[in-house]
Amino acid sequence: MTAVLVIEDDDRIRLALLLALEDEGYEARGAATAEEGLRSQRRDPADYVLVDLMLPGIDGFEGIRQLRRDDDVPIVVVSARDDTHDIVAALEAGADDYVVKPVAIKELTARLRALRRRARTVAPVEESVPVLAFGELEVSPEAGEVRRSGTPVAVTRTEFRLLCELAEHAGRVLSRQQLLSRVWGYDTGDERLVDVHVGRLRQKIELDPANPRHLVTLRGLGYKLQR
Amino acid sequence: MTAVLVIEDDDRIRLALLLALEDEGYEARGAATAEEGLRSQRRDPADYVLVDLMLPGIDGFEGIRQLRRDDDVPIVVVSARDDTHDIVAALEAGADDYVVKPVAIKELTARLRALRRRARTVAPVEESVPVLAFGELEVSPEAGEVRRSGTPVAVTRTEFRLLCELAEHAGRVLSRQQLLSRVWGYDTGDERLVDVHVGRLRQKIELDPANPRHLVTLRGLGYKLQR
DNA sequence: CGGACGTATGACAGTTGCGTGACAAAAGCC
DNA sequence: GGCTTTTGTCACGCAACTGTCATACGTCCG
Repeated sequence: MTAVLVIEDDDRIRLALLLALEDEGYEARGAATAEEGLRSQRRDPADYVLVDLMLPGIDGFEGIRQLRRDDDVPIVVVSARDDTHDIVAALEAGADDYVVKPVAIKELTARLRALRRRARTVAPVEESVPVLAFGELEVSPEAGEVRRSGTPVAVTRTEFRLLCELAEHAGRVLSRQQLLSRVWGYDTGDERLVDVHVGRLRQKIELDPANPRHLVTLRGLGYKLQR
Repeated sequence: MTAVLVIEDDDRIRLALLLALEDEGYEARGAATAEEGLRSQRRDPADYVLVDLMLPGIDGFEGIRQLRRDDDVPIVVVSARDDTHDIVAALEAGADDYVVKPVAIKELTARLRALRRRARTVAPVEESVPVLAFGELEVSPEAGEVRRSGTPVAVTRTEFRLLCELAEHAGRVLSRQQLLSRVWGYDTGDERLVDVHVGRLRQKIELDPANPRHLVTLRGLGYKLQR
């Protein structure tokens, strides 16, 4: 699960953020001071850090700087202050984004997902499994994993094979026949089988399955996976 | 120099942004519509794109989506609308950041710098799909795609086959008989059928279908596709 | 000038292609 | 063995496409 660390001294706000993040399917951790947050992050790194600016002891700016010294984690400032100076200073200190309180949880998570698209490639130490990326979609044939905006998506074996086949020919049309032959090994068979599985796959990997962005139909030609 | 493309239909705002960006040492370019912006970006890619949401023709959301299909450039939405829905939708569409007008130029540039730190150094695996070009017209048989000035054009299967056939014999005349045989597999049949489909194709791919520049008729001979 | 021929275009109805939900067989999994 | 999950089949319905026709347009040539 994706973990988020919230560094915020106001207990009420911190708690509210933690609960909201958990509702959204994140593993949320809290810290009341920059020191505590830094320690937590060193001990057990989260995937994102949300940080307030006005903190007792080490303030947010300094906290960001120290965090950045040895961590590439995406940092989002969540502050009540809506001042250009603060925004610029926080971003210069190494923050990736800055939102003003009160913030809608949906906006916050959307910003986290947007950051993840960018942060993906900066995973240096992690196991080097080839990953095919299509916008917010990631397919790792080797690892047998599919992710949308970083969160794993459960697909069945057939769906996975189908997806890999399409991913490995990214941007190219594959006819139902080709898919039937490559995924199922059928030289002959009902092409509607492909439709059904594509439909099911769409339900899982597309944000709006009715308007597919990545797994698109080319009427009369076949299917194709695109960015 | 770092180039920024500003897609914004309000002349005053666009100009103000362009001037402010130039003051900050960027090379700034403007576009009044999404179509124009997409074209500009294809022709001569900028390092960042700023885009408004409310645009005539293709709106900002769709513009972002189309841009993202084949470009990894950092995109920042600059909109007057401060609504969670819009923010989430824009980020999901592929934008990297969202700021609300009016925006301080210092904040904007700070956000651009923050984005640059994250901007992908290595593009994700992406084999290029072969494309046949005829001026502003592009045909990609493998991808099942047709574009005019970079924007995708929806054509039907028969139209697509017809176009591919003509594209693969670029510059040479193909008689109605030849087309009938190669596209439809008819040894015999009504040659008017070809006319109709050529006509429909023209409506879609020619800027001025009445005066075709690429898909031309050679009276008494047949049709030909030229650049 | 006018007729003949070749081409363009709009309308229309039959057909096709595709998405979807339902369902039963098959395969895993306790 | 009983349960859940996955898989393949089917049928329905909508939307899009196709081919045909009638008509309009334009061009060539007598």
